[in-house]
Amino acid sequence: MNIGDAARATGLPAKTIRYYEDIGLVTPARDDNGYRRFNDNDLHKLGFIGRARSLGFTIEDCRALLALYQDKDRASADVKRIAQQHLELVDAKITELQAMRTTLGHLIESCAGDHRPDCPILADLAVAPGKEAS
Amino acid sequence: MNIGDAARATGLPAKTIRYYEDIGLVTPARDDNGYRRFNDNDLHKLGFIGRARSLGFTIEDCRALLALYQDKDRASADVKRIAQQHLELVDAKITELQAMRTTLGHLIESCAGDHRPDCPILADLAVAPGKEAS
DNA sequence: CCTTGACCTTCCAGTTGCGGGAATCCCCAT
DNA sequence: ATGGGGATTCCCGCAACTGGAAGGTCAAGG
Repeated sequence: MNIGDAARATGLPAKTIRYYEDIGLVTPARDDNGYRRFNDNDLHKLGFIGRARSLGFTIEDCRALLALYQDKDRASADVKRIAQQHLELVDAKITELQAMRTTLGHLIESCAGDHRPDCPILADLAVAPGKEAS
Repeated sequence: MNIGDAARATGLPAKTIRYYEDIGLVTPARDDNGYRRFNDNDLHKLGFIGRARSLGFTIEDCRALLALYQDKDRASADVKRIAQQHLELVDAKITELQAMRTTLGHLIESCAGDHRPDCPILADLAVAPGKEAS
């Protein structure tokens, strides 16, 4: 199975798969012509990585998770810890974005959005002493 | 006022201020010795940028907002449009992160997190046909 | 006068996770 | 032979900085 087929099978772009090989996440065999040859195990790993990435795990998290996945003597606590740390990061990000969202929402509401130059959004950015929600 | 003072006054790292000059967001004067000299207007701009950045606006958004801020004939609608587009991006990001959060939360809940190797998190990443929440 | 230390300068490299594109090679069909 | 659709490597670019090296400047203290 060549890289194009692997890409179609996993839903990952071929470029991404090459990158994953570069950084040592997968190690497909090579045909005599130099083409990468992907077996079921490679595909499985790529799928694993793709799903972990879609949950927002970093590449290094993926590397650790894959190692644990392949370690039959792992402790599930090790996996859980990685996931929990990641969850905390996600939560922090959500909180930060929601704060932005709130402020942005207030500013947008307060702006007429017409042809006149008066704009509370700019006024707030110009000074912003913390009184955006009156 | 040298860059260190400007950094303390605005809360931005000196490196960041130099970067903003590099990309043309601010253009402080120079002393004879080559040191940057920041006046009130420069500080004002830096504060403006800092606040816009803290609301998640991109550098290019900041550039546009700054230009509108300095254009006395602007229409507030132009500002509002930028803010609204940004708000939509923020909302999309929040939605995406919340989806991750939900899945992660289910996975973590279902994992014992002890010394044994059985781990639903890894099992899900290994196959994940869309049945993470039973 | 010299040194020390805190500034400041420029430039270069690295971060994250790829994507774009060039130049070249390979394979199969006509 | 030639065309088209693969595949390969390599290098640059993105966003928005951050870190570090190598060196210039300045004021204070001995």
